[in-house]
Amino acid sequence: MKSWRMAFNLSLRVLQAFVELADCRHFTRAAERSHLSQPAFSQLIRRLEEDAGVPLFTRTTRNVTLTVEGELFAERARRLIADMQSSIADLRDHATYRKGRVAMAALPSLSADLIPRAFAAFRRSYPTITLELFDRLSDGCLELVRRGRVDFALTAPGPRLHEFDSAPLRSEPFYFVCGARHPLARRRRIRLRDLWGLEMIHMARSSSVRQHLEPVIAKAGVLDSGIEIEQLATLAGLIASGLGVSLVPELTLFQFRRRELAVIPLEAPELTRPLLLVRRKGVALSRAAEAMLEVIVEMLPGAGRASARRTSAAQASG
Amino acid sequence: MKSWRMAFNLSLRVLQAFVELADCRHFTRAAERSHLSQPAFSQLIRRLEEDAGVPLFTRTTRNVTLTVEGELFAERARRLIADMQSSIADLRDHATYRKGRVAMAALPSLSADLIPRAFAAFRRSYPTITLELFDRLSDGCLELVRRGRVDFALTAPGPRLHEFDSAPLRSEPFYFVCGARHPLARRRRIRLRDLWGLEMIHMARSSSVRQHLEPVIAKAGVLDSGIEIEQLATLAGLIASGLGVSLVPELTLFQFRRRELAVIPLEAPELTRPLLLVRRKGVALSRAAEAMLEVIVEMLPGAGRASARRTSAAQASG
DNA sequence: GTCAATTACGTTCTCCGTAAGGATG
DNA sequence: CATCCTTACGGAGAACGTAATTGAC
Repeated sequence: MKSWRMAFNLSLRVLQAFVELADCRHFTRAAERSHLSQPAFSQLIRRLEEDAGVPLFTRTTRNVTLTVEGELFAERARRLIADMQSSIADLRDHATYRKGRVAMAALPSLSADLIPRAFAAFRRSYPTITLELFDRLSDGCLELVRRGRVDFALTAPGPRLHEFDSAPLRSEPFYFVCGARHPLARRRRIRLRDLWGLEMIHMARSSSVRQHLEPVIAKAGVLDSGIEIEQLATLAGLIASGLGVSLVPELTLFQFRRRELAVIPLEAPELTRPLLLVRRKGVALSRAAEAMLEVIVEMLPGAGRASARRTSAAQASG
Repeated sequence: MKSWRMAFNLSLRVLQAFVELADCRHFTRAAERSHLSQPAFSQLIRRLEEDAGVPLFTRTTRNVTLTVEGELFAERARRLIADMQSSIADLRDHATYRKGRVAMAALPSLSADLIPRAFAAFRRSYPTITLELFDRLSDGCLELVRRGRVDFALTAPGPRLHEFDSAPLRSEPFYFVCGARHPLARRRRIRLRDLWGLEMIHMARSSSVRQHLEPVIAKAGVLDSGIEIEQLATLAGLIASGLGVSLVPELTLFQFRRRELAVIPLEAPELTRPLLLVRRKGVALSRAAEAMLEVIVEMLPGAGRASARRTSAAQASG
């Protein structure tokens, strides 16, 4: 079905060969530099000239020079070669993690410790990739994903999650935190019913932890201290001062590892915070973002499962 | 002997296919638009991705989208395609005389009549080619050629002619010009000996005609009027007024075709002015310049000989 | 006579099309 | 089950290398 005249298929190789000959004006040498036999090289130039419709060189067996048209084309050919090579280099740089950008959003609890450590590890492996981080509450994370401002978000379930591709990364267990002198401070494990009647300090209602905790603790019969704070550090300080106790997810524990505090695993399988990887629907991650995700997953407590790392295209939408 | 890793040979066809798919995100349609079978198209994209080292599309059987790397490459690919096509178009335009430039130098005698007519004819055939003309005396013509300012010159032999490629275009016969009432005005032919004792008006000594004439007329025993003029029109006026007679080469006759003047062929085979085509040594003419030369040769009196039109590379240097 | 480009020719390999296979909605 | 991408395979043509030829100095 190639009924019509086949179009001129200019290629990088041909351009390079042409410029090589334009430079050294010697078929045999130019052929060597192009890693071709001299006749093959000769044929290549001939075909180029046929396609062009005009001789590009004048040759006697002793002398090879560019024609006027050849000179003009040589200028453009050099530009084209440079542009093509730069495009290829750019593509390869992205393929080999020498170029790229990862933008992500994450809950403040993750952004304070896990993500910084992940960034540090990532940068060691891929020092030239640009990194961006937005620490936002759940809604903010989702909004950034929706707008395409970030490649992905690490966040808790939120409203309108069905608009995204989301996959559970991990289910995070909760820990009970109290002052070191608290009656429960020496316990090895805590159950929900142990909390009955305790005065509890909560995170602000806007936080995903609080939203997740709310229905459960309502049934557990804990007393609400009335204090609502936004920063984990504040929470730690309040507990250290004996003003109450709290439940916090595992990834925030770095804030509570202080002598004045006791941190005890909560045995409540039904009370875990799902940590989601959220992305735009149907949009693949960049290579750099994939690599970042890999680093993060490796760094999560209880790593080793490969399931969350299969990020190709198949997801359970939330 | 292709021992090493074959380099990435990006070609226009591949880029076009890639952009086609990036645009319509549908293998079957993109394949059709690229005039390829769908599997062949698929393979082409796969090879491109292999060379790139990174997937450019994410495909489910139902959905094809660009990856981040694909988006980046698509931008550059569009630019590359445009640049390549423009380069090809430019080359083809030169090949088909839609673009180009002819710069030439010629003696004033030729520049007044022959060249303007040649330019007019040339422009009818190739209206978009830029034309440049320098009307200079012999030395000026050669200097312009030497500096590469013009493609070629039409001039008389001059000093240091060996520096150039020169080829005789034509040997121009001389004509005797006198007033209509001059005793010789009715003659059909004039011989050199007929000029004995006549008062003659010459062109300035700097003119090639004068230089060529000088040794011959010295022997012919003519009287020098003492007038030296630079413009042919002045010469014509002086002769018309009966102040003398002159010998002029054929291509200047357009200035002397007036009722008050008689123009008579001079029978003196030894007295002809060679008209040379002079070019830089070893530099081929542009396609446009070749075409111009062809037009000029056709227009020369006594055209039809193809000898002077073979301008390839072989010349007798002067 | 030597060096250098072209032509001739046989081989290899790329690239394409047809046909079968597999996944998705 | 219909659509659409991929894999498999066989053939046509492009491109390459070796060898012979032509041409310039």
